[in-house]
Amino acid sequence: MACSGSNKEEPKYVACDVCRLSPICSPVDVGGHTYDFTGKMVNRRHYFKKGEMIFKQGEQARLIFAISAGSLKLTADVKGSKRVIDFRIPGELVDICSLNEGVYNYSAHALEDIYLCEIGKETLNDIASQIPEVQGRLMKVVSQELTNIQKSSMLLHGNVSSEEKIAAFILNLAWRYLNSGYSCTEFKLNMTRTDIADFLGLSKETVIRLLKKLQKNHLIQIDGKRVHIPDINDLQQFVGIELILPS
Amino acid sequence: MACSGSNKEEPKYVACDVCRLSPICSPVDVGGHTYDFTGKMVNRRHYFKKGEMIFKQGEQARLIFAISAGSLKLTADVKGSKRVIDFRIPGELVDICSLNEGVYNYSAHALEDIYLCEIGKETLNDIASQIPEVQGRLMKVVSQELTNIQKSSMLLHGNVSSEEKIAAFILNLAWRYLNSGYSCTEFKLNMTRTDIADFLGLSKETVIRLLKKLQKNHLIQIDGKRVHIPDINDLQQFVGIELILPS
DNA sequence: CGCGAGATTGAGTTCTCTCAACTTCTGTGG
DNA sequence: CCACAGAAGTTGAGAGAACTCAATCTCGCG
Repeated sequence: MACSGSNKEEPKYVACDVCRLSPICSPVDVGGHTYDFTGKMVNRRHYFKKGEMIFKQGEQARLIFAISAGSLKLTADVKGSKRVIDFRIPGELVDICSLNEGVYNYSAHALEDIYLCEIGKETLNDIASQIPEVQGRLMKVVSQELTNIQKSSMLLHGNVSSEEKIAAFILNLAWRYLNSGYSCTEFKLNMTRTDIADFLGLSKETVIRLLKKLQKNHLIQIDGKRVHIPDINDLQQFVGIELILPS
Repeated sequence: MACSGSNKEEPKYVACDVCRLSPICSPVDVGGHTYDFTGKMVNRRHYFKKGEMIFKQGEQARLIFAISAGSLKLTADVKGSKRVIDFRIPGELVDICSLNEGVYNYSAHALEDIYLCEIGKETLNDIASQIPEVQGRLMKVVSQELTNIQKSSMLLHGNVSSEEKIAAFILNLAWRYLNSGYSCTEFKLNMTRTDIADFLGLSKETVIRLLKKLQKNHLIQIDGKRVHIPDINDLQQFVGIELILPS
C-alpha cells in the first residue's frame, strides 16, 4: 500500500512476505520438526551507502542478495565504459542467476542508502541439496524469477519508437513496485535520467524530452524524480502489453 | 562440429547431450536402483510443419518443449499485431518459465520443419517433487536457463546504434549455436529479415542495409540466409561484450 | 555561499523510417 | 518441367525521429 520509496531518515524495510526470497527464509518442516535455517544462511539487512559498490563484475560470486530497503543499479563494462544493465527495487533479488556461476556478470551500485539481505550461495546449495523441501522452494523462487525476467524483457524489448520504450520502462517499474507491495501509480525514479538513457540505449536529452511528451499526452505525470500514473490502463494500451490486470 | 542448420531431406537431430533438458532425460539413481522416467514424461521428436503453430498465447500451458531439430519463433500480440519476442534453435528449451504459470505468454511458430520433444509439466513436477535427485537436476536446468536469458538480454539490450543491435543479434545467435554444439562462425538465419527487424524494433530495410554495412566492414559475411563470421573476436569487440571466450 | 552533478533547452546534423518500385526466391498447379 | 503467383528481399528518395554539442538552469551539499 505504502507508496514511499525511501527517505533517508526512515529506511522503511520491505515486509519479508513480499520479498522474492521469503520461501527460503521461512521455517521448514522436516520429519515432524520445524527448522529455521535462516540464521545459517542469511545475513540480514546489511547497510550500504548511496553510491557504494555492492559487488564488482568478475568477482567471485559467493553471495546472493535480496533488497530490504532502497534500490540499486547493475552495470557492465562495455567498450571501456559502463552500461546500465538493469535496476532493482525493494523486495527483488540480485543475481539469483549466479547460483551456478562462478563470478558476477555485472557490478552493482547503491542508488541510495540501502539495506540488503545477503545469502551465502554455498550454504544455500548445501541445505537445498539435503532438504528436499528447501530445494523445492528454491525451485519456485528461481522459476518465478525466470518468469519475471521474461515478462520484463517482453515489455522492454522490440519497441519501435523511443517514446514507447520509455513508457514501457515506466510500466515495467510500476508492475514491479506492485509486485513488491507498493503503489503502481505513484513511485520514485531513483536513478538519474542519464542512467535511464543508458539503460534504454537513448540519449539523456531524448529521455527528458519524451518524458515530457508522455506527460503532455496525459500518460504520466512527472515531477523531478516522482512519477504519477493517472490511468495505468491508458499507459498499458499505449505500450500494447498488459501486465497489470484490473483487480 | 556440424555447421548445418537443417535441410528438408535430412533432419539432423541434435544430440541429446547438448539439449538443455538432458539432465531430466537421463536415468536417475534411487536407493541403488536406476530409473529412467523419460518415457513417462517425454514425447520424443514430435513433428511440426514449417509455418505451423506449436502453441498459442493464452492457451493452457501443459507442455514444455525442447527442440530436437529445426528452429522456431515466439510472438506476442501487441496492439493488434504480432511482435516477435524471440527465436529458438536446436537444443534449446521453449517456455521452461511456464513451470509455474497457467498459460502461455506467447505463441510459437515453426520457422522450418521441426522436431520437438514434449514434456508434460504436471508429470515433471510430480516426479520432481517425489525424487529429490530429479528436483535438483530440474533446478540446474532452470537455473542455467536463467543465466542464459540474462546473458542474452545483457547483449541485446541497451545498444545505441542499430548497427550494434544487429551485430549483437548475430553474436547472440553465434553464442547459442556454440552452446548447442554447432559452429559459431557459420550458420543459417532461419527467420526472415522482417522477423529480425520486428524482433529488434527496426524496419526491415534498415536490417538489410546494416547487414550489408557490417559485411562491408568485414565483421560478417552474408549470403542470403547464410552467415559467416570471419573473426568472432572482431565482432565481439564491435559489440563490446565477450560471451565467446578463446578456447 | 559556491561548487558540481544532474536536468533542461535549443539548434543543427545524422540516422532511421516510410513509401514505392523493383527483383529474386519459393512453392504450387498445370 | 515450366509458368505463375505470392512472399521475401533489395534499392532509392524524401520525411521524420533521435543524436550531438553547447549553453543554461536547478538543486543538494560542504
